[in-house]
Amino acid sequence: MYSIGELARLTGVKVPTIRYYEQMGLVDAVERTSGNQRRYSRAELQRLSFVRHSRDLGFTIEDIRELLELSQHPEQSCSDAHSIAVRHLADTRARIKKLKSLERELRRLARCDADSIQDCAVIETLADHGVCEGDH
Amino acid sequence: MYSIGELARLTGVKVPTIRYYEQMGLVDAVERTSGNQRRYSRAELQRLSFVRHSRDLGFTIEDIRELLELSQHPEQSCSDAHSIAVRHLADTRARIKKLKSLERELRRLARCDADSIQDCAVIETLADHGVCEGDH
DNA sequence: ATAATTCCTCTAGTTACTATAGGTTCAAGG
DNA sequence: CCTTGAACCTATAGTAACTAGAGGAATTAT
Repeated sequence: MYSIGELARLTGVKVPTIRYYEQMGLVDAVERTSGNQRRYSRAELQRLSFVRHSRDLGFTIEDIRELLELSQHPEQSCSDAHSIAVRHLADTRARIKKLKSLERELRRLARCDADSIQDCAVIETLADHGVCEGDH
Repeated sequence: MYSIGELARLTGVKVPTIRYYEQMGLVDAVERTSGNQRRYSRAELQRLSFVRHSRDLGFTIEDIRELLELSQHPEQSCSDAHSIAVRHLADTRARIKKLKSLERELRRLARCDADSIQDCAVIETLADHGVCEGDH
């Protein structure tokens, strides 16, 4: 049995965030001690790890709710989980593309060595969309 | 002179967002018609483009406020603008790294062709951090 | 037993918008 | 000139995913 603080340490999810996840229905409202403190089992630890991991991968809370739902009905086809992942993959590729073009541009900006704002590439580039290399 | 709607069309920033930016001090509270409607000049169009462009690149509103401040004091050194860009570059590289490892993993997940949840790689991978390839 | 730490709930704040309600003004056509 | 429909106005509230703070109770360590 873990206290909420231990669970937080073990999963890397902050204490208030665990309580928030409980509100959102991502972790169960577990049993309490006589003094009203939450006590978590190993199962809850795993569930929270699942949630944390999913959040790290950029799934929304709504996505995770679906995924948890699915994982609790093992008889169903996995095509729903599959489609959530595919949808997410497209997103992710778009984000990578955008960020790469951003990185190119920032690298250029960060090379700025002008003495005054007049000649600063950062300001210039931001002001003039035509100067951009990428397609953001 | 542009109405707020024209400005929105020209910059790709939605009307309510322009009003929001005005509240946030990113665009000026411009003159109004006798009927209290905003009328923008070409200068405001450029300023809003700067803002939009900066947001696209992922700068926060606070960052942009600083950048605008800097761009209005051309006598200062550009080192502040520079450091904002550099800070942002580090962020961006970290995000790219994370997303790439995410993409690898999602690609793997999306290949899932199991018939039931039991064998679904999506659920499995999310549940078990040890299975991951990346370092998220 | 007492002190330090951790826990509890509840409310409000954060970022960057987006949506809605209820009302006014503008521009075009008759 | 007048009407009508689109675009405008303000103000409030909602969104996601937390984070912070107040004020107080329980647990743990000495």
